[in-house]
Amino acid sequence: MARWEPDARGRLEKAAMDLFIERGYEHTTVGDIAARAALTERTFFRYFADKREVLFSGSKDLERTILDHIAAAPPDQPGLDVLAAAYAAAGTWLENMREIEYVRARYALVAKHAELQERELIKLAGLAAATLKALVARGVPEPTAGLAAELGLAVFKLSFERWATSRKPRDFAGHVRAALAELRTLAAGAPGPAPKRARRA
Amino acid sequence: MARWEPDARGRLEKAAMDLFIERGYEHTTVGDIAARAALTERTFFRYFADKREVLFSGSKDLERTILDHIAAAPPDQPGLDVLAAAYAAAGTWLENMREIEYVRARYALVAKHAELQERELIKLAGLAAATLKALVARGVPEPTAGLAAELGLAVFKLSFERWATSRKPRDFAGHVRAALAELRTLAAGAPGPAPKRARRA
DNA sequence: GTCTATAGGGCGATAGAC
DNA sequence: GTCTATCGCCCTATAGAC
Repeated sequence: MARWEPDARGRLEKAAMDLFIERGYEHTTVGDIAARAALTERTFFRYFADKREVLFSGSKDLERTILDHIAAAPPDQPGLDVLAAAYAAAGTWLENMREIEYVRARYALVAKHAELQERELIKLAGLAAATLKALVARGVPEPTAGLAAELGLAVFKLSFERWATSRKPRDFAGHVRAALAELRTLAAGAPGPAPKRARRA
Repeated sequence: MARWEPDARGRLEKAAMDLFIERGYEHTTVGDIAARAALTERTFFRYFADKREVLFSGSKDLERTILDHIAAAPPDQPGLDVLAAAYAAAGTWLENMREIEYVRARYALVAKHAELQERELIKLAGLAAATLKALVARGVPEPTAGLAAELGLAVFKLSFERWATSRKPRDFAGHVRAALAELRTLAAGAPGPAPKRARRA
């Protein structure tokens, strides 16, 4: 018999989500979380740098999925298409998660708390930075790669938002394709205001 | 003679920057800042919601500048061009600041501390949200406006970074134009890897 | 203005597993 | 013995409540 129950990290994550849903993020203390996981506050901070971080362990896997797909893409595929394919794969990963309801609940939580949005945004910025490096590794020249990574981020954010807020989250890849198509239209010198045409070129 | 020295807010901001530079962000307490400004800790929190916020009062003005220019743009100008012009105006505002060195020091500070980057990112996200609304007010249809705002954000971020890290920050507008041109090239089905051509279409 | 809860860090003690 | 995960108790600064 083990001295400790296994998977302290997982228990902390589950306890945290449950409590955040039950009483709200700001009315849950780290001590509460630790207690429900039958651990101490100090142990919580051995696993997570701060209270927010307990909600973001999934972002590592998501990033890995995306980066692996970028690295494995056909060498002559255009940059934005590589990213779109990688995001589609990430979408499959999301849709295959055991508890899709967890994803929705987490999305709602983050949407409601500015401090959690901040954390989400810096994770996404980290993803963009890693994407930049992956593109450079493929031979995309530096200045272009930086912009491509940012454009990819815009497509991903928009796709994720539309996917997560639709009544039944599905077809992430479809959202990615649509966003990319819109991007191309816009960049091609799209109309300013109404369905009116832009003048000259 | 006034009962209090004037411009408590400005004094707090100056004291904060000075101390952050002198001893670093994390080795400066809110109490330190307040003391140097000859105020109390409590007063600091009346002006700033938290310690980070003392570095971000400029972002309000920047946002105003950009939004005003979007609203004043010619009604038939394409969306991305409207944004580029607005960013160029914001660049002028930046370059006209009395202490350009302040901008650089602040940039370095934010770059070094993740918690400050988080705040910066959420301010930029707020700018994107406001940009979206401004575009909708011009008659740009909803789904397009959301993407346009995100693309604009990518252009702005990249331009600001290049501008702030160049040896002498100048010609913000030039960086904006360059970034937008790269965006159009990329979106037009730019090459994936090397200077090789993309195949078909 | 004062008072207090909570976040979060430092360091050492403990008690298995090996 | 070493290594590692957990706990205990100390502390300070933030930030919000009263």
